[in-house]
Amino acid sequence: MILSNILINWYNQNKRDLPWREINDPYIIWVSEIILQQTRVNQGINYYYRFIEQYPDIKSLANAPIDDVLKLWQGLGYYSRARNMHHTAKTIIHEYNGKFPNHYSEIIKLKGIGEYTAAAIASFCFNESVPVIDGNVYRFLSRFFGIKELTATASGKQIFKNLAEEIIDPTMPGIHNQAIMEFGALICTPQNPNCMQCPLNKQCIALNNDLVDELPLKKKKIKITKRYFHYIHIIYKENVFIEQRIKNDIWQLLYQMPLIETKNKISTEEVIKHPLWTKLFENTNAKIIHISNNIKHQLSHQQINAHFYKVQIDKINPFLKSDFIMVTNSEISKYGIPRLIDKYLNNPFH
DNA sequence: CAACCGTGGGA
DNA sequence: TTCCCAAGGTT
Repeated sequence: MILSNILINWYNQNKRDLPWREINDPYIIWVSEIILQQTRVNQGINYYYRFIEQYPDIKSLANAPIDDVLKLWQGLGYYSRARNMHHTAKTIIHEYNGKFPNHYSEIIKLKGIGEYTAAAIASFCFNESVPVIDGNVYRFLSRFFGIKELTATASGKQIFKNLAEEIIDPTMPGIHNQAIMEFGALICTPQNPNCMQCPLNKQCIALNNDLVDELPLKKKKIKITKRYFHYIHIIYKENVFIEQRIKNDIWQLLYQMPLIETKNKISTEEVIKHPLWTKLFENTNAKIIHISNNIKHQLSHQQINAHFYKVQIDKINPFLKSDFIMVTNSEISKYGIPRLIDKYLNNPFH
């Protein structure tokens, strides 16, 4: 039997029952694909339900304030996905007459949609014969065909793309693409792949040459930089003070409490001598109520070491008033905040 | 094109 | 604890 038929047969018998299956509305597929980028199904599925409920179509998303979209995305990570979706929803309304483009060559022009997502939408929704090549496909192809090439380099990518184009079934590209990805997710997994149950184990080059654990070839891990955050949790009656992160940095457009960041670890005394601390608390009769332990927050490429300084004040000064947003303790739940701060606010023990 | 951009779960 | 990494895209 042809490779694609084996994968599709396996898929028809073993696929997970997921809410975006059997749907060919490009908006729905788009939302699900963006949510699932670098994200496991279990982690993203509730975000998917909430997103579709709050924004059931392109127009509702395009008309929403970006702050609301980011609030919905809070905790899911990679927030550029939400910013780009919002941007692209507006693009589709204004430049595509509200209609999702229906060819790969047009879909890929949209912000936040790269080769993988464009191929997924084009093949799932419009049955265009373009191969999806995601982490699952790289893994399966490299093992099954014994490809010892890096997936990150241009030459390596081309090799995998050629293979993916060779094995796709042009009469049913959508099913083929979903089948090969599901196969990688359930059988040809990164660790401890289920080779015993694999319908292709006789022909798998990696398995027959004891290379399953070596493939796919992966590049060296990136260096993790350490950052030291000192958040100032200012209590004024029933209010706290927040600001939006506008710099080109992590958590862009999310909200946070006033922050003193240092390159190296510093003591409480040094924090209190910091110019920002002085400006924040001038003429406020400030009292430090509590200083949290160090809270480590691991990102993909950074390690945040955070302390939270809870400070009560009796008066507001002009700097606080002009540079920060005063919100009540209940209003803060309307703002999208990083997981780190969310955990702090919801954990009385820190 | 290498670096950047989150989070949580499992080994 | 530490490491890996999951349906990637942008710059």
